[in-house]
Amino acid sequence: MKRIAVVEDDALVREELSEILRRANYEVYEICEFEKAGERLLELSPDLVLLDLNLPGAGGFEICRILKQAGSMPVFVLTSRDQMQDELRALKLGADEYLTKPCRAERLLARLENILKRYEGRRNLLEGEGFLLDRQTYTLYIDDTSVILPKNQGKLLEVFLTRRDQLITKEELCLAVWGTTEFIDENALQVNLTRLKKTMAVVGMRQRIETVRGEGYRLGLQQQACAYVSRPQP
Amino acid sequence: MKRIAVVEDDALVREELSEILRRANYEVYEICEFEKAGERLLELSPDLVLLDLNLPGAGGFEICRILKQAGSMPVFVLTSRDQMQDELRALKLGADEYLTKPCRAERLLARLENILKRYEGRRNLLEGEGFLLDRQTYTLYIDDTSVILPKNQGKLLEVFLTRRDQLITKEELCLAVWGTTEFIDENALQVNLTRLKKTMAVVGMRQRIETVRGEGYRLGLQQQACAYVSRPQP
DNA sequence: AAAACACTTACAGCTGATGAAAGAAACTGA
DNA sequence: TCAGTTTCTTTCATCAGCTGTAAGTGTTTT
Repeated sequence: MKRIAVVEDDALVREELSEILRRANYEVYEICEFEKAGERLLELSPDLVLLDLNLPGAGGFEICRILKQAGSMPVFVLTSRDQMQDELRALKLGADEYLTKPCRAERLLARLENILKRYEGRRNLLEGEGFLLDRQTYTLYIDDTSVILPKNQGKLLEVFLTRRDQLITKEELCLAVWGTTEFIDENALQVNLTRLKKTMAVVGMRQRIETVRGEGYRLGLQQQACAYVSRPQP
Repeated sequence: MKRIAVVEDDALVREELSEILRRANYEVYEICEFEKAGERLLELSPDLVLLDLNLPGAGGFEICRILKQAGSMPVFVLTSRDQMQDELRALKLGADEYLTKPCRAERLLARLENILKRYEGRRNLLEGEGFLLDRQTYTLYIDDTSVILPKNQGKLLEVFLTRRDQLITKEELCLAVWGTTEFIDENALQVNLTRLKKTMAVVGMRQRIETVRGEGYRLGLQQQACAYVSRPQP
């Protein structure tokens, strides 16, 4: 049974929505602490979030942003704000649907089901810039092609993706790949990093693994090559 | 550059849509033979289909059905029919979006982009009942888990999925797996079929491979076990 | 019961992932 | 510039898992 979280401040509307969803055989979670909604939702990890925009506190946009940045949980915006601006903003933030209240139950349910269907098998997909990575099989999707990464390369890429733009130490990488900090074989890690780099280049990823000498590694976007950089003379 | 096919009989509207899309940097294909639209679209295989419902001939619903049955090409319905019935029907058929004309260009483009984003990496995904199969890597998605099938098992399952409910001869299966009808090693095929069956059972697929003695094989849904079936006495 | 067909299991060969080792390259500070 | 340190590359043997072969078991048909 699919689990749906409802984020809506009007108690009456919330109740009505929950009722509709329950009748349609969904497991419903009502979120009322709007300040911490983002965290709570990430922790709860429902199959879909039904989100109002006019909320006390941070507001629906912020929640949407948080959810969409973190992963690929579908967000269904249902609001009374019918400004085109709001719709565009929500969609740009990655919302999967935007409907205005009042809304017939049939339409709501049909669109909801649609989105859930679209997300089938996506729960374990990590989003990168321009690609997707399956956390279980380490299948990498990029530009309409897919490649299976060897397990070690997959684990490394996974770490880099879940802690984007952060510096990651060798110890942490070893821990992620071999599950232990005890015997850190720097060389084995090194070889696997080299292999991952090569794979990334071959499949055409724009990201590169940057080395921070003495500290660790970081995943960053490839700088555009510049023809006017001065070079040391030979 | 993403390729979009526009299926719309009103030449004026068609031109306008095309213009909007071209400005947004899409490659646009206009489809005018509405009778053969289904085939044409499958052959063209654009990244998205923008579909009107009021078409001469078979009509938009039929085209939608054909596209959605064949694979996972996103279908964006844009129509002047604003009956709730139509919307529900289109969505049930698997349409990814349903908007009514007239529609502001910004909204159209925002929703369109949204869908394209959702379909990233999905182009090679074959839909089965309750699971998905990646044609390139033979990664199988089922119930929020994913498994990589060995190449031969993947090829076999692929054949069964692309010719659903049809009987498939051993020759055809051999052709699909080894690319030749010359040396049909019945035994090798047999072994691989056994392995696929086992995998399917292990991951919990509801489909089973049925044997048609002397003819070939067919993929069918597992019958629900019935407690009241009479059994031969021991 | 015999023949034809379908299925299962065990095993050996092969491919591709992995880590060890050795050495090259790059960076650092004097 | 140079020595010391760190990072990177390449090669190679090992190992796991996929594959086809072979032999034997089960099932259906006549």
